[in-house]
Amino acid sequence: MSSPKSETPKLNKGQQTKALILETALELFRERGYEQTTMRDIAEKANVALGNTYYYFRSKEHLIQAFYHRTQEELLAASEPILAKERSLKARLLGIMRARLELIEPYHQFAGVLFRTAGDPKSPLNPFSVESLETRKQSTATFEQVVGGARLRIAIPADLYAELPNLLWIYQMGIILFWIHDTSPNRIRTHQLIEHTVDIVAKLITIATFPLVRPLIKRTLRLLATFRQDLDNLPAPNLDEEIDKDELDSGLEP
Amino acid sequence: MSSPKSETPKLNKGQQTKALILETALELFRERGYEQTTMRDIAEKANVALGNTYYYFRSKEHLIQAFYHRTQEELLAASEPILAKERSLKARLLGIMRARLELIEPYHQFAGVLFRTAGDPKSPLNPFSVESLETRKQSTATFEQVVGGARLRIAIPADLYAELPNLLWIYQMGIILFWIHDTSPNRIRTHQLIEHTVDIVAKLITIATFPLVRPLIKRTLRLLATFRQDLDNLPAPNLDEEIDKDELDSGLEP
DNA sequence: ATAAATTCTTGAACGTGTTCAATATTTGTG
DNA sequence: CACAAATATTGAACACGTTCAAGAATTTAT
Repeated sequence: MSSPKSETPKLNKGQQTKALILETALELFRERGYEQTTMRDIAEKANVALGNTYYYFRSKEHLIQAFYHRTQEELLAASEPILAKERSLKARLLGIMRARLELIEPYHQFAGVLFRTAGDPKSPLNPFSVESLETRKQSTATFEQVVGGARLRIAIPADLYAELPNLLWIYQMGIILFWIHDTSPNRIRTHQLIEHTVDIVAKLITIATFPLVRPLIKRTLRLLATFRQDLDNLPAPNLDEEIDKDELDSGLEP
Repeated sequence: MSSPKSETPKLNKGQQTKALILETALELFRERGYEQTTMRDIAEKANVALGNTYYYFRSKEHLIQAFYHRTQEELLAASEPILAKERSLKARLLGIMRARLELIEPYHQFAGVLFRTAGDPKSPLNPFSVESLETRKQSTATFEQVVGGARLRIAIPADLYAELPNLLWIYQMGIILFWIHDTSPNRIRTHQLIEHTVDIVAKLITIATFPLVRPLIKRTLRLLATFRQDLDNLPAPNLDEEIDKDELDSGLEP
């Protein structure tokens, strides 16, 4: 029985089996969908015992997590040339979003499973969970590079700069959620959406620096920073002491 | 065997059984949680056969859907006095959001299951699905009342007015997602978040009418309207003909 | 080279969501 | 009221995710 990962030496037997199970699973998920692929299918095709799959992967859903990790690493690699080449914030963000879509496209049939745990506070797979913090940080780090390495005509205030990676991460999650539902040829709708929203996001960043709206933005960013600390597993400060509601934005009552 | 819904006459046998199963399920979900409650538990406690539960509810998850429907109806009832009393947009929205939180509070332990299908385009339970359109419309109708019945100092442009109910619906979904993760006493964190974000939302509405940002807002709203038609199961217009990217917001490059 | 320790593999069994043919009960009609 | 049609109920069985004790294989230590 030849090893399917013969181009990657130094794997012991267990690591080889783990990779085989994962490759087999992803292949079957791609072909048939997540629900239609059973663990028995995977074990059979990989020529291992059913229980063996659970030695390496805690659950069927953990197999999906592995796919996400993989695309995360691939995005890191793919983002280097983009960020080296592009200068404007818009082009950088657009490049990254397009790369993201390309990398996840083969998994369209089952990528939605990623969202299954979003409503389960106890699941380690939950994108908002502490356990997912590492992965989330990798993602936001890329967005920090998008912004930090851009040649700008405006100065982004420090408080906005601090929150942008996370805001862009949420933006990305929204786009992925849309993409999951997108059945148009070549995901044309999602690409169109990105074209427009990247432009809008860039302009909103400019608007957020305007003096007229600055107090409200400051306040909003403070709020976001506070609640982000929940997400990043930091101690939560007392909200009411941190944010004063009746600041200089009181003339904006609708 | 006395009927548990004796105060609601005119139910035939089937309807009585359906109600009994649902009540039993929701009770057990509340006590033990969704995952820990099996369909066998429900059938046994309701004194019906296991297979009978499937005669009335297509799946375990459909039981959750019924809870959502119920809170939707309860919110309709609860929103009347609030909307009759409050005049300002802020107070109205705050009232509705608070009412929403109160109504769903008993179900905190299992409300997250609602989000499980958000990533499954094929699931009829998906909040974004065509099948959920009716429910969604009820929800957005409430938000339309929030805005439409408010006494305002500004004139909300028609395009913004048309999109606000859906935007507020998405806002609400975000708040509920946060609430699901909120373990603070009496959901104080979520209440604090609402206090602040309702105020911010109100002010953002004002800002959206400013001439300086108006072109960008118009464009964004057109984009939203286009993609909302996907959601509302309407024919999708050709995006590129509907929205001109290089309009009067071109001075906003960051 | 051999023994000990560790890791990997296995398949029977379990729990739980779901199905469905057979039967019982209810409803509607003359 | 009787009977036919429609609806409701049932429990055995199935499918599939998961578990785990026993045994095999691999790795490590001497």
